[in-house]
Amino acid sequence: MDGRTRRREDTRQRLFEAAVELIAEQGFSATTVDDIALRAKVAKGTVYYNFASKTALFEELLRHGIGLLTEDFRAAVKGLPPRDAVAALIRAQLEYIRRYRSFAQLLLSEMWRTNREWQQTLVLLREEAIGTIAETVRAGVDSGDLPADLDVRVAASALFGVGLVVAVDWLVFQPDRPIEDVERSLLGLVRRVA
Amino acid sequence: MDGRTRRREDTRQRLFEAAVELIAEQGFSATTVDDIALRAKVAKGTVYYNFASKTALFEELLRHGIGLLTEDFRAAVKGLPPRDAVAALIRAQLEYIRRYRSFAQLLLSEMWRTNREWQQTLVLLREEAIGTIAETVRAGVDSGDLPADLDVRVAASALFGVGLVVAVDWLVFQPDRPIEDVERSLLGLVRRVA
Amino acid sequence: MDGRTRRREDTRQRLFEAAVELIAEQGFSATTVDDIALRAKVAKGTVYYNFASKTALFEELLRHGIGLLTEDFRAAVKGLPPRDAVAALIRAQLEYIRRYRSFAQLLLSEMWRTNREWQQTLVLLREEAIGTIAETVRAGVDSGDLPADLDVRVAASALFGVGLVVAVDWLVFQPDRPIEDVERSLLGLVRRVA
Amino acid sequence: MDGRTRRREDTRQRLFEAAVELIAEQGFSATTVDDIALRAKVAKGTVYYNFASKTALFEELLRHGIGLLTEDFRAAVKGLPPRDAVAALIRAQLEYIRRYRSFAQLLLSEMWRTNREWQQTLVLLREEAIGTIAETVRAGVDSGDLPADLDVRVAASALFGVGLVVAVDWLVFQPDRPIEDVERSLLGLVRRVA
DNA sequence: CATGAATGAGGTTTCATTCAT
DNA sequence: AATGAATGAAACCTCATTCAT
Repeated sequence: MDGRTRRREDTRQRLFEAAVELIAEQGFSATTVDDIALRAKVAKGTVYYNFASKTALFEELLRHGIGLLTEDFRAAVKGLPPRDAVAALIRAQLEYIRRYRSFAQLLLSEMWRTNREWQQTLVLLREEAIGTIAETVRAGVDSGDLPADLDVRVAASALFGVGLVVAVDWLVFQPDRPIEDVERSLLGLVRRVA
Repeated sequence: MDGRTRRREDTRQRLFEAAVELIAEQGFSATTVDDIALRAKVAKGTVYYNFASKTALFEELLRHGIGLLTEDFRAAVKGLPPRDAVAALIRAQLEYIRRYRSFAQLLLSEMWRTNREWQQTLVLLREEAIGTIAETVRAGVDSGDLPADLDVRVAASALFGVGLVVAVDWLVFQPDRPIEDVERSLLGLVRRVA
Repeated sequence: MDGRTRRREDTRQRLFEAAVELIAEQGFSATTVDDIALRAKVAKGTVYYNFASKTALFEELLRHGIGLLTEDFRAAVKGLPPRDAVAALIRAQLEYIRRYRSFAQLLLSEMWRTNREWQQTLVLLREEAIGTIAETVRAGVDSGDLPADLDVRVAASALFGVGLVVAVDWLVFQPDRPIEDVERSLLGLVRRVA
Repeated sequence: MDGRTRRREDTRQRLFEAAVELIAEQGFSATTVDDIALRAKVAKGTVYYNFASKTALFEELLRHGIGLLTEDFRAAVKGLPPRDAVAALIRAQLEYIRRYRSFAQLLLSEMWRTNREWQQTLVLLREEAIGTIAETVRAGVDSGDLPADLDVRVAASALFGVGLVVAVDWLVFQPDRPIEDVERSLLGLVRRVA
């Protein structure tokens, strides 16, 4: 990676961070390219030098963010027996949300909308993340650790949604509460599944 | 109520309905006043004759919608013993979300944002709705029906959030699944509380 | 004049007064029909019941106001010898401006504009008022009381303009100064003519 | 000043010129941003790229225009004895009004309004311009060239107002009359002061 | 690789006018 | 004789995008 490429990567990273924070706070439409450039401390033209459009920036952002989450999920369950694996997923999700708080907030706001440009992208990415959870749940059902009548996909999306909303609620409205607390509540909540 | 007042009320109602659907689908900023007027079948000027601004329309919408929800909560728990009361709240929330699907979707998208104009309004309204749940939970703790170490406000906001996300997920991604199913899942999920 | 007619006249008078004040303060374009109705304490529709349009209301206003001024001018000079007549005109103008302060302010703001709808009306009305002054000045020149080389129309419009600007400046910026003072200054100023 | 800055300055200057002419003819409210952009031969967005709002453009215009006038006043009286100084001020004002006819017309229309957004700005700027005249008049009183009982501020604002109204009346209604003529009339009018 | 002035389509808002009551 | 809800043209303003530097 030469000097130019490094500089460029750095600029792109700064733009991602600026965009994710602003969109989490205000939403995609309410966030302007001017805002993003200002917070990233670059000129407006630089945004367009690095991304084809505001929407493209956002889509790359989504892909990037959910990619990281999926990786974390994969890493968390590797080699664990089913029951432990579900608990590990919850811990991983919480860790992730704490680390990328803005991205989580943004997901919570965008994930259940309909009729948006990037809807299709989002559904696909959702499948990817929830799919990882579903695999783990299915393994649990197959091994008899989880009830045989459990609807795997339903359970997986419920797990994902509940984790997201409880964790974001925690970060937004009760940021002083220790994460272990939240983890305990969540594990308690999903006992039937986990 | 004379003819004029009735006509005006009717117009406002139509505007509420149009706005709630569009904002649920696309978000506040992406929804234009033109869209709203078109769907409500009134002229654009009529929106401004009835509401001071797009934001004011939205704030009144929030107040109206959450007001209804709070009323439903109050009616649902009236006279019930604690354990039944929590289950009744969940049923009421589901009923409400099914009936006002768009409003619920909109709440899910806006409730955990920060830095929006109506943020303050929303926090207050949230307090109102969650406060109603909290009263019921507290009664359960006091009567010994619920664990003594339960953090009442935390439990209340978790209940609210979980119900919202599970129900909206159901309506958006698995609309064919019967509501009883969803209710059973939810009651299962929150067994520790309910 | 029956009851209905009286009521109607009263409404029109109230609308004139409201309009003149608002237009003096803010100008014609910046004054809305809503403003006028509000200050006159009638409904908006009533403005249109009494006047064909906002512009028509304003034109009638101009005609009415300048008509009164011209009458005052005529009455003031009646039977006076030239030198006294000019002084009487100045006094009459000051009296008028004090009495109809808003109308004077409005005239000062509109009289030297170009390119407005009512421009033609205004030029005509201006001719009428300045014409009265001109007659008096001409009589003074003819009788030898005023210099023979005086350009009558120029002197007349200068007299009118100077009176207007000095008197309005007085009312707006030094309302506590007694009118006799202003009159003395004005007579001093225009000594060469008067 | 680099190329970009120059281009921007040029655009701002063109906008000032377009705005001043249109507002002089029609008034602030009746002049649209579209008109201004059209006359300045830029896109509408460019107006907003260079000025925060239509009002802000107008306020900067006022500041700019009255700044120039005040400079001219200062330059005109420099080093002159009191009597000559007052005559020089009148000449300077006439020169200025002839050169910036539209701005003068605009001032005449706006200066004696009340209740407009930029009222406060205008009062301050008026103070600045009239203050310069007042200094000269005071010097004349102190040196005994002007009557000891003259109210300095009153005389200064009368001088300013009279000059403005006579000169604008000249430009609007008798543009063919030579300026020397007007200057002579004005000096005649204000003989008591000058 | 980056910049920032300029653009114009499209958004929000205002307001003179109409009309059913 | 008066009202006020509704209208839509036209105003102000925003903002994603382009492009010359």
